[in-house]
Amino acid sequence: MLDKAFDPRTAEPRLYRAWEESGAFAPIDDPGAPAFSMVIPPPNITGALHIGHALNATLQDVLIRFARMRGMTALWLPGTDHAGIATQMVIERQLAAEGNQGRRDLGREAFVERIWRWKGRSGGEIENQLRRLGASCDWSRQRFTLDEGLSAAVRKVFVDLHRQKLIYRDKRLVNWDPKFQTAISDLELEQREVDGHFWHFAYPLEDGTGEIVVATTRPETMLGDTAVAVHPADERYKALIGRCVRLPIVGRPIPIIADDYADPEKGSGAVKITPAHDFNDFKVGQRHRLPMINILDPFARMNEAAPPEYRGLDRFAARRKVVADIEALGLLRGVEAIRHAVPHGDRSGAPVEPYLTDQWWVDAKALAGPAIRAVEAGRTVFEPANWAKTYFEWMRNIEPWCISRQLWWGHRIPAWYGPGGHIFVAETEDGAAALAREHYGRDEPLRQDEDVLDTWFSSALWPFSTLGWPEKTADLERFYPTHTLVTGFDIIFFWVARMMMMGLHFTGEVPFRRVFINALVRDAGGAKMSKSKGNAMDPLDLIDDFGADALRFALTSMSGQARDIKLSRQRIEGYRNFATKLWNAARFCEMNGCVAVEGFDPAAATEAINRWIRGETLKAAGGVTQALEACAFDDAAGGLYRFVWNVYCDWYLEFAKPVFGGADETAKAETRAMAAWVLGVILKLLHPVMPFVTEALWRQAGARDPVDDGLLITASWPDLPGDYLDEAADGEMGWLVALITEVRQLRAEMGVPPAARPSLALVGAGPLTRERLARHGELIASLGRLQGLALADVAPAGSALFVIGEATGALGVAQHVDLAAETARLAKDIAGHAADIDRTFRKLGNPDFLARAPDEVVEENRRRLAEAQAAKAKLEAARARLETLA
RNA sequence: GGGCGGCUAGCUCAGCGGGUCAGAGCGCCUGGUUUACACCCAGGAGGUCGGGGGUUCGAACCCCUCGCCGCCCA
Repeated sequence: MLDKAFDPRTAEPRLYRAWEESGAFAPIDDPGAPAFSMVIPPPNITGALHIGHALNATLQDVLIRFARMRGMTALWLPGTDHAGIATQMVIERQLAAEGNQGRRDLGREAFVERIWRWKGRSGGEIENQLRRLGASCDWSRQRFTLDEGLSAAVRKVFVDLHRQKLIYRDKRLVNWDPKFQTAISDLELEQREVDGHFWHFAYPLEDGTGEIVVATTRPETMLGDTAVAVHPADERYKALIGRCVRLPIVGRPIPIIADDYADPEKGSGAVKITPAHDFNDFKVGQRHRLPMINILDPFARMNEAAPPEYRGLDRFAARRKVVADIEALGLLRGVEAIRHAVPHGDRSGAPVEPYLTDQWWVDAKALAGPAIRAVEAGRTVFEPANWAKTYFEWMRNIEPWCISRQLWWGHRIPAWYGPGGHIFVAETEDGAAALAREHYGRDEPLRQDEDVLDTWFSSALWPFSTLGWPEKTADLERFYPTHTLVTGFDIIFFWVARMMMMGLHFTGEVPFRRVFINALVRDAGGAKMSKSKGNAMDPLDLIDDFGADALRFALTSMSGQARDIKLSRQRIEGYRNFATKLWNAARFCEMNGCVAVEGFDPAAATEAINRWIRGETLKAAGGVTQALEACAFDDAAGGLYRFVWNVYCDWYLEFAKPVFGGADETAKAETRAMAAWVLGVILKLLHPVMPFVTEALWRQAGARDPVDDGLLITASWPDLPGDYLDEAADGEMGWLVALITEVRQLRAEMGVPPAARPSLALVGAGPLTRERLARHGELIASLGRLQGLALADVAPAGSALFVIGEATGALGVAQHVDLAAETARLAKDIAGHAADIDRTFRKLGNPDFLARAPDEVVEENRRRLAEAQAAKAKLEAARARLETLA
């Protein structure tokens, strides 16, 4: 006997262990089975499972379980990335907390070794948390971006791209994070609105004949100014072009140049140019061959290029001093308070500086072409399709990708420097030495590049490096390209785009055929969840409180086309209730001896309720299958919810009760078998979304299909024959439901006490209705709480009347009838029909409608009119009778 | 400034190849010890589908415009 309710806390770990031990997570060996593969978007090893991961992993798990049950050789490959900056941060924070020195004092080797130690102990905790969620990844194939195999792939890709001139070293401006002293990519910036100022400085003309005013939000950069630009067409300054101003504080003469970049509408129309510290100015500087004076050190302090009294000052201290000095010189022409966007490092939170350094770059533009065409041609499709626009937008305007990072944790760049600054790029040190020997004609000492690669560089290889590339492994052969990638929209640039570029370049194939972009989970008020706001929901807490199935169902049912999911505990609670409902349905089946019968053929059922539920089950299974194929997760979940609760529980099991309590043993046996069969199908259909409770019931309840005698996780997906549909049974059950609903509504409206058992008479029933009434008398009586069903020529006195098909129902409620209330009720019903008739009549009276609307629409309206008129006539007759009684 | 979304019952949302499409869940109200379930059952109230205009025989659904609200990229 099943317990009163499902207990997720005790059951989930047990069930997960059973799956894992059964080997079900690994793809099956059947060479004939079609492959379905996904790689997990690797969470970073410092991370803890947040609700976004929970959503992402749930959807992937739904897909992989679905594929597995359909007999595919299904692989969901898990793993983590090494998260260069984030991980170094963790360890550096530890060092600081222990009162130890920084990483530079510790030394590279010791520092990296310490990270590995940390990773061994507490890295990758997120993988265990995924298990709590029920994620059925193949843990035997788990990968980490710094694994030897993946690192070899990284080196090969770097060397190949370098040989193809798609990776190069260049001195350019980068986004410099002064806190971590490393370059970061554009994508790792976060624009933050901050309060700042526009300072207006006067730069005196060198010859003392006047001044030119420029404005800046970063006064300290003026120490590196090498020009002032004005628009060539700006009449105010035309005469000054080619002359010089003397840069205040510094004393350096700098030219006034003409460049379109200066906007005459903005401020004074003149703009200071600091090529080494501003991206726009850099371009101006290149056009005019201006000197590039770097005034900052890696910590964003003033360096020796600044005047002596500034050297060593932090950039913000320097900013204050510049303003003070300018003011003291009498050159401050104004200060405006403004609010403006300032780029910050997304990890460090520090304002980022444009900074001139030597870095390694990927020619992303060259790689983007094939990646764009692949999506244009539909070789990879986005779902929802609109996200392709975001992808195209970025890809078509892509900038060179800075891939070197001044960090220690990551893939060290496979480039070695020899005497004279020659660079040798090779997969190994020996390889580099060989190249050097060839170059110099003898062995020379080489020094490897100190930097590591951007974490996303290795992540970009993830779909194929995890499968063994560049080796031609069996996994690569079988599972690449992967089928679907599920990820968040914020990752399209970081990852999807780069995987597309690398995948196509190195394998000639797209890395995945479909990209499903999952929504962003927000709190119930619509705000983005974050730890700092304190509105984050911890998925593990939610699992503790409601069970993993409830959380999964909530996330699945909210995953439609929308970009946001507003998650509330209440919603999850609702799906916990759904799981309980399912549990109780199974319990009911168990109590009534519903056990799957070997060899039971639903097609052979004779009872109307059984022929009907068989068809409903077919429809539900078809709907869920279609929805899951199309990533219409919300449709799948919604369809299952309605089928289980509103069809199977609310009607079918209610219909079954009188059968189980009756004397017809044949009907009883058939209904028992059918109830068990449907439950079995339900468990299968529901399993991808609610794996735990369904697996538990599969084991314990009697619904387990004798053919699928193992675990539910590897049971076969229902593929039901179309002839399970039985239109006669559908019509009959539809009629029955309508009749019972009418009776219930009338009872409620008339205030018939629950215990009272009125009689029901049908007036004007045709042969089919008579037949149905005879067949389902007991059912109607039981579900309508009636006593005595009859056919009549006229409605008995004291009845409340309603229309059911061609017949009129007369509910014997004499003692409860309030004549006035009943008259009012009928009047309301009649008015409803009258309005409908009026609308339809007018429509049919419109010659344009008749001429232009399709025939079936016209026919539909005619039918509707006739039905409404008939119903109205019956109700009017009822009202007339009522009036004679009064 | 460019782009993408959204605005449908008190709340969260579905419906958008135009013709029973005005729906669901939650909340609310009224009943309820019906032999699975009160994490339940039965019934009910509640919306001129953001405003305006247009196309059409017919528009929540297509077009234009305005208004808010998000997000992304400059």
